[in-house]
Amino acid sequence: MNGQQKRATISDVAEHAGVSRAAVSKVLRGAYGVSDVMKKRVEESMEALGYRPSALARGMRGRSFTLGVFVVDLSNTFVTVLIEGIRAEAESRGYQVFIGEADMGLAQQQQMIDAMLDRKMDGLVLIAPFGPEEELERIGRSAPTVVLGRHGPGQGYDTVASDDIAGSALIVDHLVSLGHRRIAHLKHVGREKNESTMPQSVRADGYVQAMVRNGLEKEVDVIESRWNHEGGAAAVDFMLKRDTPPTAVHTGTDMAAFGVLARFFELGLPIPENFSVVGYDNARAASLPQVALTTVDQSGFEMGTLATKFLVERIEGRQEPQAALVQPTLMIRRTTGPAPDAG
Amino acid sequence: MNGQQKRATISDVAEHAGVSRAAVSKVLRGAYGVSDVMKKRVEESMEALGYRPSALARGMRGRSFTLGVFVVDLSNTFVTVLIEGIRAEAESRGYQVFIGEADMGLAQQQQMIDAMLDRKMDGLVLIAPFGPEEELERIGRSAPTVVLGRHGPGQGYDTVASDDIAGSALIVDHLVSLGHRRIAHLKHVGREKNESTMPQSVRADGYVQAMVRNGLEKEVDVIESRWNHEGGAAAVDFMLKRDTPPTAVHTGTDMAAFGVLARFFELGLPIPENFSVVGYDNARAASLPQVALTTVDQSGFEMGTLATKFLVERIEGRQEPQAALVQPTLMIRRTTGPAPDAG
DNA sequence: TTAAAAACGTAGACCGATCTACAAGAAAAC
DNA sequence: GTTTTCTTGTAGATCGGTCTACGTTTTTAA
Repeated sequence: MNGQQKRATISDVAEHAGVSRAAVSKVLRGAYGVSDVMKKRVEESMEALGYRPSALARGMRGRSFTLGVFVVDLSNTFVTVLIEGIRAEAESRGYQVFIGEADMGLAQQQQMIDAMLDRKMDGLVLIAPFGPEEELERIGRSAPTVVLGRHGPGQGYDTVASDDIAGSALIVDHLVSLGHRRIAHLKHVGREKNESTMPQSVRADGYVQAMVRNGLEKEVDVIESRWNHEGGAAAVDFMLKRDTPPTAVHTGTDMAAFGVLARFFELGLPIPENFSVVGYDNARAASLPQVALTTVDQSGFEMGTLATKFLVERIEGRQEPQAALVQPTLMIRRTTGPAPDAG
Repeated sequence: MNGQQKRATISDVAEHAGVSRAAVSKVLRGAYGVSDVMKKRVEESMEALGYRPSALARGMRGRSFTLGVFVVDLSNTFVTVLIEGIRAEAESRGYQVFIGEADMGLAQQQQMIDAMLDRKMDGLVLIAPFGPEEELERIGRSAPTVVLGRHGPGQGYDTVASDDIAGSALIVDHLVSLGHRRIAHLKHVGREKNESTMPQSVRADGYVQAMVRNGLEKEVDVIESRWNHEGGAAAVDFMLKRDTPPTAVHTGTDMAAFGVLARFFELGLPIPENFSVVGYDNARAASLPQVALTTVDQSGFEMGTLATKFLVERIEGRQEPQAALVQPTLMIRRTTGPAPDAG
């Protein structure tokens, strides 16, 4: 009725090869109890009919060999690097990866994850999901789950995160070594409550710790913002309105850093002569020479592969939660320089 | 065995409500033949058990209410705009969207699309797929299909594309109006054969047409390249090696334009004073003020919604192929300026 | 040579829904 | 008061696989 031709099924193959459906299934799964002769015959029939097993039907009893990747914002190029890593590892293990996006808060996230579970995906990778830990635990109870970008350990799910404490320390130490003292930090505040395991919380904590360690507890300056272009731009106006504005900012994410840089550009204030800016994520655009953003690289590819390894282990039965912390590195480019008021 | 709790099934609901499975199914589908009393009772049971129907099982007979979006490169921020549009339209019609990526050529694309068909997705959106038209026809025979970014019309599938002829004309006319005559064009050449319906072919054709229309047929200069950062950078070296290098380039895509800009930056040659650069796609980074790339906007969101409309029509039975052409607009920013050798 | 073990193949239940047929009771038409 | 038509609900086949149980045959061990 739809102009589409119907696919060959396992029964068609069985009939064509003159064997039982169970036999074909065995060949398909590489199960025990198949002679070479029969195997060959069945495979020839599958070839002849252009047979492909229905993942749907397989999933009804066994595994679906599908992993779901949940993402909040695909336009953040850092997540596409994570996905590269996830895909590389998953495909080498025979899993298909499907990506689902939901950017409108907890309810939509819930719906997307339900949709993945409804399709019996074998495991889930959640990239920087919303919600409290109880929510993640609940998801972990429904399917093997790995959370990327939130600090662990979690109950009933694994976590892979960048060591955000160390990342913030790298940033602050770098700025201090350039003579900066009034170093601000942009902390993301979204619609949902900030959990202590979320990167924005940990990066802010790491920032405070590093400031204190450098004897700058009086200069601690956490500005509530949003981690996107507009948030970064708005923060600039907010900071420059001050009597003694900061001389540098740890923006928490590249997206906000781009907004900061854009606003300074519009204002005609060259960077880093007037101000130093550090991002976080090492997104694609950060390495454009016109941008040359100093930022923290999280080795996203490795985080992706590691998360997938954990996930497959979990699918295969591991229960104890794993919590990996990947060490970040500082990419010093050209948005940081000596403090303008050094002295 | 896996620490996961099992979900309630339709049988559980039926038992809990004291009715037959068929009755629950009817309520689920809103089918005819259900009394208000029973409907209420069943819905209460579903609520009480936290029941969610298995999309897998539903898909075995009826629709799966899932659309598959095939993408070659997620890190291209233009495709994420397309996806926004697709999702918005799909979700308003009750379809779930899953994204599959495959970046290693036709074979991997084939595998990804098969994986989608194996999961009985109701329809497919292919964003700038590889392969000859026969390949797309084959896919269209397996499931309702809409191709985004390739020019139509196609046999057995719909197409939605930007009017690349018009886009190239906008670019060339703009450059000519600035006094440029030696305008080069980067044409993408990949591993696979370039089909005439692919954007790289149409943009190149449009470029040639526009050059001829402007009386510049002798200046036509198509440089074979790759539409990514490295390709753009390499093209700069290639062009500057010439005795009389071009004064402007229509790079065909923003990704390549970024590479061109980066290379000029490295060489210390300011743009647009020395050279004019035009991209295509209006990717995110193009609007960063430090970049300010003059480019062509394809209204990706609208293309996405339109593609989804077509797809749903097709799922619901339409046979005649549709081919939509969306009009692009030129975004003039600061990488284009008067020709340096004007006169 | 015979018993035990391994190899091979099949039948049929099962996964969780949809969908067609049909039965029983209620309402409407004659 | 009977026949016809709706309405409401159920039984059971079906989708395309997996998986357990079991019957044959062949191989190995005793």
